[in-house]
Amino acid sequence: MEQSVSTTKEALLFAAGELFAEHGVEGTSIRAIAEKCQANIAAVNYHFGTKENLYHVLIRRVLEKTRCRRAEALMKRKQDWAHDPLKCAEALYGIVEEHIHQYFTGTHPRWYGRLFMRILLQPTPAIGEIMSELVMRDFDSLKEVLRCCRPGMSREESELWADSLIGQLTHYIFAEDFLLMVPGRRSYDEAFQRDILHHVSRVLIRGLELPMPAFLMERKSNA
Amino acid sequence: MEQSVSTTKEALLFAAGELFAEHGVEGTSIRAIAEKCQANIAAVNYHFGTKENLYHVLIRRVLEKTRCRRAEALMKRKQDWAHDPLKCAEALYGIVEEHIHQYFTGTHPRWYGRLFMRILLQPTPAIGEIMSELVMRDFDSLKEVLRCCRPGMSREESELWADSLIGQLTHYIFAEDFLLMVPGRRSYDEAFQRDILHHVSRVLIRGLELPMPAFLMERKSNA
DNA sequence: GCTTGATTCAAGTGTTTGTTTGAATCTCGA
DNA sequence: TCGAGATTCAAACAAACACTTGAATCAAGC
Repeated sequence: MEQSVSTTKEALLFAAGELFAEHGVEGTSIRAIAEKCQANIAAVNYHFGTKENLYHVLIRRVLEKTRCRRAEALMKRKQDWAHDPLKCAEALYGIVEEHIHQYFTGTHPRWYGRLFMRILLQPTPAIGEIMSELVMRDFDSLKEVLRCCRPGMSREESELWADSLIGQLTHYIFAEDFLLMVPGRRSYDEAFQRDILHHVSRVLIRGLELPMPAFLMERKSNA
Repeated sequence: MEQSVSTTKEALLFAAGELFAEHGVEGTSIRAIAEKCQANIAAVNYHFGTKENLYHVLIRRVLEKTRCRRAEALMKRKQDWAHDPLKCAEALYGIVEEHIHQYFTGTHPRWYGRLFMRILLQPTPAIGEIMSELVMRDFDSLKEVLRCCRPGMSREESELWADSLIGQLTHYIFAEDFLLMVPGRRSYDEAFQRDILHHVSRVLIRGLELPMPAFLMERKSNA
């Protein structure tokens, strides 16, 4: 965390991240950013030139820090698990676990996920280049892992499976504010995060017709 | 379509919808809205009072027009299918089909889905009331249908399954711009929409351990 | 203690924002 | 043909916007 370079610069990035995630780039003024971290209004232009450039610096950092490398790591020791359906299922569980870890269980500030959703919703061409460099590689690795889980799977099928995994998880991030205003919905506590992890893993494992690991077996008469 | 009341009013709503969906409310000026439909700038304030009110009128209309009533309809003739696992599977397929129909295959303008995603991402308290009135009822019906598919399912489990269904589908809407800039991704044509429909249905049916309807059986050696 | 470069600050730039205003125009029944 | 209500229009409003400026302040090496 090389913060010693300039503490205001880091403070601006953090404050901007929180505000961009909550209200969007257009909905956030540089005055609001500066006030949030008790900096001068001119500090934004001094450190980043323009508001847009601040945004680009910010999302590059967020995308670098939130890469999901589990799938890539798995592909490097493919021979250890790819032949064994049960280990494939466990590999899937590990990937889902890592994604949930990134955005829910405190590895990163809570607003990282929401900012990531905003980038997905409205990726400018400039952002597109950063994405292709960082995010798409992780996505390709994920598709490779999924192809190992079901030999003979086509490229198009693996994309559908990757979409299923990502879609089920991102849903909780980008619709969080809506879901939490539904009466009776569970809060995003540890128990809920664990239930999401188990549920999504089971959906994928059963969908890919893999054997269910023992620790994911459902206990009967739980209600 | 009582458009004869005021054609400019309708034109403003449509133009605003397209722009809000693309650039967000904060990222859209009333000048841009007026220019898009060749209306005067003051027309927005004449017909809607404020920009925020225009937004509220718009989202109320969008949410009213895009309700997914299939689940509610299914629950009204529950005795016709709920006892038969195969018919449960077909009911699920019908619900997924309706959702895809709403946002992909031309029932509504293309920007409806994207605007819906923006509402989910950032629901103001005022919007929350509209949501609870319209959207949450559909969501409750969906959960009821899912509970029928697996007798003994708890309320919490049915919520997880509903999230899985919604999450997999909304993913294609809110991440559309990103997904389409991934090299080699399929465009959102009819073939892709059908593949999404079949894939998501299969994932849910296998996940809920229901029998697979004949028309969803996968043909081997398709690659 | 002085110099130099980096950083902060208050005040200002011009532009764009949402909104208002009052006159002009349109619509249509009497 | 007239008049009244609905709608449109160009012009203007203050406030907020991103960004700039030049002086003040700071930290550190000599």
